[in-house]
Amino acid sequence: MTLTSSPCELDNMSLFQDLKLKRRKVDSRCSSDDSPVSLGSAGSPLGIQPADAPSPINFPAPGESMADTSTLSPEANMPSSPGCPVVKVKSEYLLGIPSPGTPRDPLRGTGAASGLEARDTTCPDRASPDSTKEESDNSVFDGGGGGGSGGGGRSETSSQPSHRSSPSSQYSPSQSISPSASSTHVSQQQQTPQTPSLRPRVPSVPPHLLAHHQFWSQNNGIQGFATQRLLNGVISSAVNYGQNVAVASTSSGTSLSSNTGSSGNGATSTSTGATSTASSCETMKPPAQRPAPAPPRPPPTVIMGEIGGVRTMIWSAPPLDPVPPPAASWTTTAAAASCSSSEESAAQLLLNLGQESRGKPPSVSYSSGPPLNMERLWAGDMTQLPAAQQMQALNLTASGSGQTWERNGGVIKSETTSQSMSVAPPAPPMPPQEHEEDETPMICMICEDKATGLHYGIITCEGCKGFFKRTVQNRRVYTCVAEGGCEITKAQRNRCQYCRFKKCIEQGMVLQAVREDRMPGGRNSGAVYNLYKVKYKKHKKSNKTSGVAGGFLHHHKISSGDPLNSQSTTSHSSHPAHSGHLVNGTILKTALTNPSEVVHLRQRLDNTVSSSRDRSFPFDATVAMIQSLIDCDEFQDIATLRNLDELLDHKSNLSDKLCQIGDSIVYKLVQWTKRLPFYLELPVEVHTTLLTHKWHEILVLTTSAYQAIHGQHKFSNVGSDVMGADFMQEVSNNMYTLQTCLTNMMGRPITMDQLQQDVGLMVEKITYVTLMFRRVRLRMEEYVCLKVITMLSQARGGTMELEHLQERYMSCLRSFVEHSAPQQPNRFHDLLIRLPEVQSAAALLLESKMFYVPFLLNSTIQR
DNA sequence: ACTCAAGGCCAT
DNA sequence: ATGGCCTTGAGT
Repeated sequence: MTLTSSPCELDNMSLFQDLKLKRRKVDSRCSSDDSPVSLGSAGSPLGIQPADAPSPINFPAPGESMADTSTLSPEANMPSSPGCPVVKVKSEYLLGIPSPGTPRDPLRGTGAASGLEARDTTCPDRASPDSTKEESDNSVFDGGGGGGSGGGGRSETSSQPSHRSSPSSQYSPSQSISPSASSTHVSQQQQTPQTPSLRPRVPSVPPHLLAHHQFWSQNNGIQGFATQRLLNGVISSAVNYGQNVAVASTSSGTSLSSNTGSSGNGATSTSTGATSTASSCETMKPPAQRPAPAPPRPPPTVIMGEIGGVRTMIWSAPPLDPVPPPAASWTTTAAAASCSSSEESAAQLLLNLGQESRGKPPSVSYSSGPPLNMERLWAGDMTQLPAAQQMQALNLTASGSGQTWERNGGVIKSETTSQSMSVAPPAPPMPPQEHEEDETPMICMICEDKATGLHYGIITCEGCKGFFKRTVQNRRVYTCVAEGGCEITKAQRNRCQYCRFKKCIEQGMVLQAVREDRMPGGRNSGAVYNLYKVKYKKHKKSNKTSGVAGGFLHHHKISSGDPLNSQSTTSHSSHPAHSGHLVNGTILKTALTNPSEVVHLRQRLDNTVSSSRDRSFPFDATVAMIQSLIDCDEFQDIATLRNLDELLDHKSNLSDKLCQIGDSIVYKLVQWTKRLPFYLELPVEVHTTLLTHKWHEILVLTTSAYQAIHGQHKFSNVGSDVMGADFMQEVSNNMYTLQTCLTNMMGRPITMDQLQQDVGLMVEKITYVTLMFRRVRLRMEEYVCLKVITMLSQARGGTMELEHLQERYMSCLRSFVEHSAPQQPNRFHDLLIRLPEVQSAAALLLESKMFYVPFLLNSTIQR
């Protein structure tokens, strides 16, 4: 299974005037993506892997005729959406289904021989901040198919069992249930002659399950390529465009409940209805324009003030009549976190939600954005400014201090003054590229005249520079005789001062860069430059080019270096007003879809002026947030299998059934993601990345928590030793349950020994996590918080947005725990320290690739 | 010494 | 009022 992701930001550039530069940029990006970095696991339903990477799956040998959907190129699947992440999934592999051609060496699939030797799969610090992205990705998602070797320093290159030195070694598989040394396992490995024709690394399809599945895999081959298409559709369409999952899945010729429509060779079909997402990418239409309000007013007075540590001019005006904030702040620049948008604009925004191709900047031209009230602007209403300036003006921490991305890994580590694009003004038009720097003049971002450099934060011509300076210095108030949508070009720039200045603001010119003391020369302070989207700094050293375009280039090169960071950074650039208009949009949508969350969102806005980092979390907001998480969780549905009886019917095709489970897992995860209260606050690429990296942990957390909360407490008493007799009994019980289920599913008996070798370790570990949760009496409220916290944990590539989100739910969990269990002062901590165990179990689940196991166990709870 | 982004000057 | 050119001066 592969997931190939193309940066959605490609499309971001389409809105800007310099098409030539845009194309150049796109080409550059595309070429860089020709060899995508392996980010995923062949065994992960959402794993990412180069399309041309050696198949980590030990499925058909070359020449064998297994229909492999890896032949479905992203382009084939996503012809109309080059910027949309494309997912290629082998769901049968995800479920640990063997295939024809799989060597039947019964000892092959286990442990190190499963191609997992190059990682410490259970390393609990896998997601630690210190671990590098590549290391993490390879170690977690590389199914052993050839990528990932020679990874980080932790990599094991021998064929030692992967769990030999891992924390999970205490659960090492053995012939008996009781944890014992893995020496037997190792010795078997060593004694077993390897099949000569085998690839050096083989997948970890458990050997005995291979044998068990032999009958049907021989007879039926691998089916479920409709599943493949479905997964493509679900993820690329559902995750990205959020709206048409059901449509996508049904149009793909499959349904979630049945794969019967799929033929064994269905993979040859590349026409997936689910992938036709282009229609979903249609851009939003802005609401009708309102004339710029320009009531006659007394002249404002000037206050010499300090904003963000920068002495600057603040204009104060006589009290204004309540002026409605800009209509639905859907544009990237009208980032006002205003909650009082009119119902009309709210409705418009709601209509646009879902239609919006998230990841792209709104296709609103500069000339058709919301009105700009210049009087309010001079009165200090910074909400009309791009988010970055607002944040800085409000002295918030999210301003581009350079910390954001510097902390996200090494990609931007040298950019000490890098502006966080997450709060940056609208994405600029593409600067000239490096190789054509000399012959390509810079173009003014306002009027497209020849630019002379970076002025007040963006690349402009002398005319627009002077215009902006005079306007700010003289606090001019313009009006537009039309509807505020005048086109600003070199020829027409003087026809409408209002629209010209509005475009200056929208493009990110920084008011604070106009000096109140009119001191010529020198440099502005760092605080002012932090407001720039272009770095003020030593970019000339790193590029042969000098000058501002080099700065632009450098910045964009930053985002293209690391796929993850690329997604994060540039996708943020396409969502420059995260903290503003998305909050706005989130509130508007939540008001109708998830009212309980509105309390929290309103609170967020109310907290805007003061730093919210260390703010105590009001309990009512906590309850509301948690309830919204519970509402979107659909615990039982996501943790169990609906049609267990059908699955246990051995008369139906096993591979079909397992593919159904795979479909269901992915589908439910995607749907859960889309229901999350903060779904709209993050670019879709970020959601995809999060899910890609965290799905297995989410699965373990979900299924274990379900067992802990709803399972029969036959053998485990709260407070008992989790590793004691109760644990062993619970493991034994689960193994027996699993044996029964698999026997029924396959229609032939499975010995406990075989099962033990296949899934013993994983079952033990998952049972351990379950008992752990049961022991602490995990509550639903805590579970949903832990789930989100888990999802938002990114070892690397995380953004400040993610960090803040996670902090939000950390605070939420802490608040809840403090109120609900005041007698347990350490409960919050006790809950969080369970997460490494979840990770450890998830790693084993990933290794086994038999993701249906915990679901089977959960589903039997009800029986 | 050089860069470059501020403000200033002044012809238009 | 505009905008091309000049001056300035902190940062490199």
